[in-house]
Amino acid sequence: MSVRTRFAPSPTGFLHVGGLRTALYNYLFAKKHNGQFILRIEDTDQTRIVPGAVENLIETLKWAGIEFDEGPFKGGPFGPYIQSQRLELYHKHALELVEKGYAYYCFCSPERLEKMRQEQIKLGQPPKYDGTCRRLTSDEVKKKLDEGLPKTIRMKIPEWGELKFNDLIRGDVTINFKVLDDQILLKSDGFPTYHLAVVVDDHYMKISHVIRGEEWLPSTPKHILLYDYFQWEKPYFAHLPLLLNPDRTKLSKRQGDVAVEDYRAKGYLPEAVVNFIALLGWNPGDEREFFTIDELIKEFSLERVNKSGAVFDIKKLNWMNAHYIKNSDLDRITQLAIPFLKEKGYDVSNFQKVKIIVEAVRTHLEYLAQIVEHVDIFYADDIEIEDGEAKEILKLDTTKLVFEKFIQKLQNLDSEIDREKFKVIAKEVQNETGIKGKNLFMPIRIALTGKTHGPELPLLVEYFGKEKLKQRLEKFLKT
RNA sequence: GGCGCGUUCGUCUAGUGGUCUAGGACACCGCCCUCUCAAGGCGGAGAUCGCGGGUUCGAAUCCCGCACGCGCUACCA
Repeated sequence: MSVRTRFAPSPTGFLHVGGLRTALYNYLFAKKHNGQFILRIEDTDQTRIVPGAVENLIETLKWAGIEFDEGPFKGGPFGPYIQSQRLELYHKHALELVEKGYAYYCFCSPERLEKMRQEQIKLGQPPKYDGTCRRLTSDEVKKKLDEGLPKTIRMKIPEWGELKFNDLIRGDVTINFKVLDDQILLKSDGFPTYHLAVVVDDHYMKISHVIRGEEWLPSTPKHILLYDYFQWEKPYFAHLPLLLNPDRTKLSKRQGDVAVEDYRAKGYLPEAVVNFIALLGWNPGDEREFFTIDELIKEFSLERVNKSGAVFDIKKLNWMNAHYIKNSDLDRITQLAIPFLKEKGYDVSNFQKVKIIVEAVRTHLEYLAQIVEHVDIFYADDIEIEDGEAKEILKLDTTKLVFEKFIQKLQNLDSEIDREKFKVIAKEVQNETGIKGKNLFMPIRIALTGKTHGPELPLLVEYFGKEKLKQRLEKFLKT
């Protein structure tokens, strides 16, 4: 059997990190088994649709490196991949169930249903449809149909017995029919509910493995029943544990960012987000932690997915993102950092110069947006000497000597200075003056930045260049 | 309320009856490196494996009960 998985979000907003993980696991599993990964849009709730959400979803998946084989705009053999464009299919199948006696028309108004539910809750009973329309005679149904009353189609749940199914992650799960409601399959607006649409689509799109969030576990028996009613072959099911807030409730806004694009906007790298999220609920079985998406494909297996929810720990994401910022190609990181500098009004016209800045400060960054907190020393026209140690060091006799020697060396230098030349000069000054270590370097640092700490000195010197360095040293020699 | 699922350091996790006096990672602390701050290297602290009963020579690992958490219980997905 060929493996086909799908990610089936509702276009109700932005891609949630939990959704990204679901998409990722589906993608990894499909690719691991040389199968296809399908994107399907579940827009059956017309009241919740957000314009532009589909494009946004696709763009964000692309950013994360998750490419789908079939889906909206891209097409494929089993399209369309947007549920609102498949209404006829759902109608046909809902009607088929009615004809076979597995479903029935329901004419109950939402108001009556809501009132009934409230009363049941008040009485401490489980809220459940009372079966009024299930007991309608065919004549009564025909009459109401002819009257053109608003109607839905509900599936019949057996009145007794239980359903056992196997979940690839959780093992055997048993649910008693008694607790299942006669689920509405087709709403009065003609749209299907999730339960009908998901089964019909997964069947026709030949989905082999349904990998989705744990919140769907309790309704899986309804889906299985539907497969049986249609006499369709069932897919395998795998229900993923939830992603949680630090307080262990279901991951939500308000306790931090949950939209993938928020992370993207802050300068988190896609490979870091993917790597981090892959490890939330799955592990390779050994102690490796860094994986490219191709390595994840190679290593992934549903057997190694955990059963319990995982807290989304931003600190660990930060650490992982910092790792990728430090170790990725410098040109690329510079390119990605430029928009953040630009936004703050910093001059980024000289790529080589910006690159030195990024190289100098990248070890301090958890995410790229933080870069602006570290670059003022590179752009300041006038430097101000910090109070305390910095001023003390400038008063030292050795400092004067170091400055004089350095200026002399710089004057003799017939080319621009770079980090290597700086090291050579520093060594020469050390040999000629006997001044070394802190007394040698700290004065230069202070003259250049006004501060006692900051990025590596050779990089600072290379950034500022010979003339600027000379100027600043001379300035402090005079005072 | 009912049903389902879950429960190993603060967090992510390893662990499938004896090698567990429970391993790794983040965060935290210390040391080293170093002109500084980071990064990096090394080390430390941190979990009586939710609780209570069993089974067994032996249980984090198997069974039962309880507690707690979460999810579902919509003409939302």
